[in-house]
Amino acid sequence: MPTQHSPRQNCLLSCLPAEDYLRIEPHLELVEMPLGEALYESGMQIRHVHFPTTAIVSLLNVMEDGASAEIAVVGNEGIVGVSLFMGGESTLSRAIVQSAGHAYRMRGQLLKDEFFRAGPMQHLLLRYTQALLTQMAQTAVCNRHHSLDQQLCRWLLLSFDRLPGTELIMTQELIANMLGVRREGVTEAAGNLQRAGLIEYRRGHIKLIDRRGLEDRVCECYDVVKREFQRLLPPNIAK
Amino acid sequence: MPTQHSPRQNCLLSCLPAEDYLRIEPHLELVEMPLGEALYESGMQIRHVHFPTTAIVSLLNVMEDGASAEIAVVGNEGIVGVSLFMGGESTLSRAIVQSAGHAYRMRGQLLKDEFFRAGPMQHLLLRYTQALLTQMAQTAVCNRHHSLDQQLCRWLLLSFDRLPGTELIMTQELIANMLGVRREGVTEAAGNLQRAGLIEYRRGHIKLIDRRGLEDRVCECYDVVKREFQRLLPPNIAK
DNA sequence: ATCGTTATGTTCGCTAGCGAACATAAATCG
DNA sequence: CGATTTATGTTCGCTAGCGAACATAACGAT
Repeated sequence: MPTQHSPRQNCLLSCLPAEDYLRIEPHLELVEMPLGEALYESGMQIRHVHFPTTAIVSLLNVMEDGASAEIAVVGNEGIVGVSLFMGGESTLSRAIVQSAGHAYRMRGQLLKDEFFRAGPMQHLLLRYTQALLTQMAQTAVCNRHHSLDQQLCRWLLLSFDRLPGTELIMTQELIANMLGVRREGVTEAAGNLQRAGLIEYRRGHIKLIDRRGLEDRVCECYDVVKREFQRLLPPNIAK
Repeated sequence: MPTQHSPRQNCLLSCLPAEDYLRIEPHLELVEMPLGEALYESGMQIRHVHFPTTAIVSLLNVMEDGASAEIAVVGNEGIVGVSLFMGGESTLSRAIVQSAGHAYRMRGQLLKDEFFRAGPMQHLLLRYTQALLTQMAQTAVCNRHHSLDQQLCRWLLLSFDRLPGTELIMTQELIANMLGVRREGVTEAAGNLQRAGLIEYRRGHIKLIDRRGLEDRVCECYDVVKREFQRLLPPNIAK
């Protein structure tokens, strides 16, 4: 796409006062994020952080036997690589591009320098990290108590919130990986939503038809997280 | 107990260089933490942070219908109230005393001041927060994929790691709340462990008999989190 | 010692989701 | 265009954990 790209499409970056933004802008590099690319693997040292603009990234925890579960989603409201400034330099989770698009990346060291200036960027990043914490906590409870149908609704809404359009490119197999369930389970749950006229899909393309319908069906977890993002982050299109 | 108390029993505090420690020491107030006390409820503004010494605190997410699940445990290796310096002033989770004991508390504002001095305390707190993130993420995956038996082992080991002795005062009902499962399920799982000679209990008292046995039975999640704590935090008895 | 309370043990039928095996259909590639 | 790959649909039996109802036993207060 020859569309106009700008770092300001990312909420965190767009929240920065001009002075701070201009200082880091020269160090932002536009990168393409193809579906399925791993920004980092478990335990790997993180060299860059990424500010998604149109891409969506999924944070997954993977276990020894290959079983996995998504613990959070990051779109243009956030940043991938918080463990860099938190001090760990690496995480045990895996960051996978869940929806192709673009992001701006920045060298880890530069972000750290910026963070330790203790200016607006630090405050933003800390607040964002807390929002991420909330998202993870709520995901954990949702995993425990809610039905696959509800979780799928939550997942779809989270994704569509972070997408420009109404079409998501994603196979059921991948969704199953993210949710940590069987592919067949997703087929069934998605079938339910399709029959109810809420979504429509063909082989790897999911189209949002009736957002209200999804919102009626989803568990409280979706709203809880959304409200907390709005509370913690400046009222851009946050999340 | 007329035992000698000292803030240095808390790992984070004991990691501080003398200079930083002495500055905050006068503001630390020893408090007793009775079983079941709520340090804060969902959404409440946090006035104090707590550095547990002998107490253990459980962070729970509670849902509208009352269902809940533990997302992390904090003992003398950590601090309760990270959202204070993260910028949110409140969390959606609930902090409950899971094992009675003591903690030192400090006024929120003072901790924030200390945090924003950008000294050793800030680094420690950030690294601890990342460890907490890891714990939450792993808990989420564990919830999804592991059996109740394994989760109970994990929970017991996490608790005993944070206790001075080998006896834990805790009913099965409470454990069920934490794990987000039925009480009957815990009865059964605990029965298995008892029959295998790993623990022993009578009405609200669980005694650790065979730690190795538990370690053999627990899922990987326990070790994963433990190692990450050791990596991130100075090698005190960390977790 | 006795009573009431509260923790634990046990049972029964039920359901969501699992694991495996397979059928079909849609895209892709030569 | 047909052939291969890959995504989706469907079935079957199975198991862990649920929800409810109840029995028993340990403790604590009087």
